[in-house]
Amino acid sequence: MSSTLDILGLNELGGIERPAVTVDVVIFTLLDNDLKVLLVKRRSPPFQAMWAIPGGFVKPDESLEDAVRRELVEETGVHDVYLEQLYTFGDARRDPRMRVITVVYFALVSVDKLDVDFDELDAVTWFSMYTLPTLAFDHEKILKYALQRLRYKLEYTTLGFALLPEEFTLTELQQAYEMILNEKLDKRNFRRKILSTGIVELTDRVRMGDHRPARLYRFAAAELQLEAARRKFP
Amino acid sequence: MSSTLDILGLNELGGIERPAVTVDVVIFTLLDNDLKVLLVKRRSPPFQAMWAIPGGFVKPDESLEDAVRRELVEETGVHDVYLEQLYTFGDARRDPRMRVITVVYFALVSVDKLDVDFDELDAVTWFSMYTLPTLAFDHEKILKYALQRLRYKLEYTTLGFALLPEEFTLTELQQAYEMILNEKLDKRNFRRKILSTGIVELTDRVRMGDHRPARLYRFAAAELQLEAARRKFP
DNA sequence: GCAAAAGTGTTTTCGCTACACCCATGC
DNA sequence: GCATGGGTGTAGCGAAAACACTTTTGC
Repeated sequence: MSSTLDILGLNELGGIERPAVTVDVVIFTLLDNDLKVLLVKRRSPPFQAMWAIPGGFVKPDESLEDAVRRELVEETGVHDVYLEQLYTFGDARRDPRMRVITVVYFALVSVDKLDVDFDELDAVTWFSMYTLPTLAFDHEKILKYALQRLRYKLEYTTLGFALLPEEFTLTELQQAYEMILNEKLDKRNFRRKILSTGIVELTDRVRMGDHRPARLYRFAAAELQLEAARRKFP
Repeated sequence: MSSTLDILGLNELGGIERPAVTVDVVIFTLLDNDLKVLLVKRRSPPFQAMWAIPGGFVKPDESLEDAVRRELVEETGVHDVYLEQLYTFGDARRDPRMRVITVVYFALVSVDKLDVDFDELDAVTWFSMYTLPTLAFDHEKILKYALQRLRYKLEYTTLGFALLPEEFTLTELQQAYEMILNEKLDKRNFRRKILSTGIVELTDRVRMGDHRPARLYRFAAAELQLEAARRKFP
């Protein structure tokens, strides 16, 4: 078997001792005034009955991102999401059974696109990022890293809009930022900054509540802006 | 064979159709007043005799980063480098022979740590990032992405110091930034900004040249600062 | 009419940018 | 003494932060 690989010049690719490769996906949404992440309960060992990030193996003919989108549809029924590669975790002993390298993505979905309503009996649930259960494998480390990346990119891109419904009030937008950054923001400064960028546009609709109605805005840019921050150095 | 995997509960890991996994590393250095990247000439098909980013397979018991450090020592003899995971490329047809997923890192080495001196006959050479040869596989895409990330992180971290020798003049530091960003910077503003951060400290040595001697500085922080940029949004 | 959330401006501070000349040395 | 790179300060502008009151609705 090894000699066949040698003849084909394939041994440089790792020969016969290949690690398994999976894709996992950290799915964020905003729900009940909180930043939530979707977790699934493991049905088999190791870490049986513990919560984990959804994931699965990559099929021979699909790209990594195709594999993640397939997983997303299976878990949430959602097609249209923001997706970004997060990191590849490959420590030799992260799975006790065997060598597994996992390419982790994170996804941002808005709650109005979720048609599925999980109940408590399901093995799939939204957890608050701020009150996580004990997690299988190295998934706690992965979630911490995902939150860090989300906060980080929120600061210099318009990626936060991917978590919001099509129409939203400025207060809802501010609350979204506050939930993710886990800090309070100044209302006037927030509104001035958002409006001065022209990133949102006013609709002619309002949201009625118990008090004064709030004007609804929509995201104005055709594409999410993922440009670089102004530089600090030098 | 498949049934054995089923019994062990391993089919969720991808069963028997595993892709090959390699690590590649984009090695940057500053040399001859230019930003250089280390490339190796391929000895076998496909893309025989074309230049490529160095890389190799991951051994069963080593982490991804360990594999990269091993490659780095093999190619450059350098142990002490800044290393960062760049991206994982996994399109189904990026290698014409078979499915190969590659985890790409980038490394920053300072020229004073390189003891190897390649000559033109060698199959390993430093190329200017601004005059690259035709590259094997999707390696041109990988290098472009690596340069983007390097520039990007240069702007809000102190990672640039990893490319410099222990002692350097402020002009050398500025030239390093200019080489990487490929733009001219204002001397007074550059020096004020660098000095105001306290990130460098004056030594009592000078570099003698043809003209007025230049004071030598050293990097003051114990660790590279890789913190976030001040936020643009919101 | 009152409770509650929506909406709105000004002032101060700080960092960024643009810009030109003297200094120390080798030859 | 002159050519060359080393080294320094200031003024103007724009973004960020701090901060409190009026408006509109439901009840």
